[in-house]
Amino acid sequence: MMQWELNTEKPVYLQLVEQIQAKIIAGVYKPGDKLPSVRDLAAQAMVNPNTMQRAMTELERDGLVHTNRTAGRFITSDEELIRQLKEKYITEIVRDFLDKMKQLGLGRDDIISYLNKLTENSN
Amino acid sequence: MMQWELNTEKPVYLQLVEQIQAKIIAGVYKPGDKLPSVRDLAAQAMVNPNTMQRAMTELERDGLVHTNRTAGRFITSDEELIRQLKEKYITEIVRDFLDKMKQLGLGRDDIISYLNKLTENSN
DNA sequence: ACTATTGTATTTGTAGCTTAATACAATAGT
DNA sequence: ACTATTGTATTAAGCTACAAATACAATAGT
Repeated sequence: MMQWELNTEKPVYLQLVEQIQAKIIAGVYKPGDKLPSVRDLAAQAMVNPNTMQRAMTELERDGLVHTNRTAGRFITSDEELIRQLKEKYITEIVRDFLDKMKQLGLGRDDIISYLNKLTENSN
Repeated sequence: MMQWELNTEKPVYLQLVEQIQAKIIAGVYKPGDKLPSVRDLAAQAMVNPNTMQRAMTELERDGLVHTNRTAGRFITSDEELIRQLKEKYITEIVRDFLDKMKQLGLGRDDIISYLNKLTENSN
């Protein structure tokens, strides 16, 4: 059972994709794991089955999940692929972050400083 | 003259808001500066005047710019307000970043590691 | 006073997303 | 072989946000 966090700032199907991707990268969904059916997932997320289906199509396009017709859907067993995705995804997030900070005129030291300040009471 | 970077991943007017905000925060646009007219700005950004107008409306809602009917628009002279915005905006960006990394199962050390890796050849 | 320039308001078009309702297709499990 | 369960495809409809086109309003500058 997975908890879903959906807002209105972005298309729902994209949020679904991102959250599943994150679970795969973080190892919550492990290689080879079976996913619930589209209908079940949709019901959990309180979303139309078509929307969930669309998210699945995206994930399949990237090879992260595959389907055995009526047997259901599974997380890929290709751990190398997952590793690559992880690297790519993280790099993208960090790059975006650094770009934004740079745009605000902040340099490396400023960034470290803010990170320290905001991670004091977490982790 | 300002260079604009627009993509299709987000509403254009929001991108405009963010980029102008960034310029204000970074001090490129200074307190009291006069802005070009909506039409000129729109032309520069190759955007419909209404879209630029909408961005301006947002900025005004936050008090970052104000307008003197036909005299034009000006950046606020309230430096304290700008400072506050800067703090709030940066905090938001850093928080979002940290949340994303956490969702991927990465801790503080991982984050530092990635930052070091990706800032080696910049700055 | 005129007028060009400014901001503003209103209306219309449009594209993408979401939901919905069904129908079809394949096969695992019995 | 049957059948329930799975994924998939199709069509339609409505909604919302955004963008575009146009007209209006105010006034600074002359």
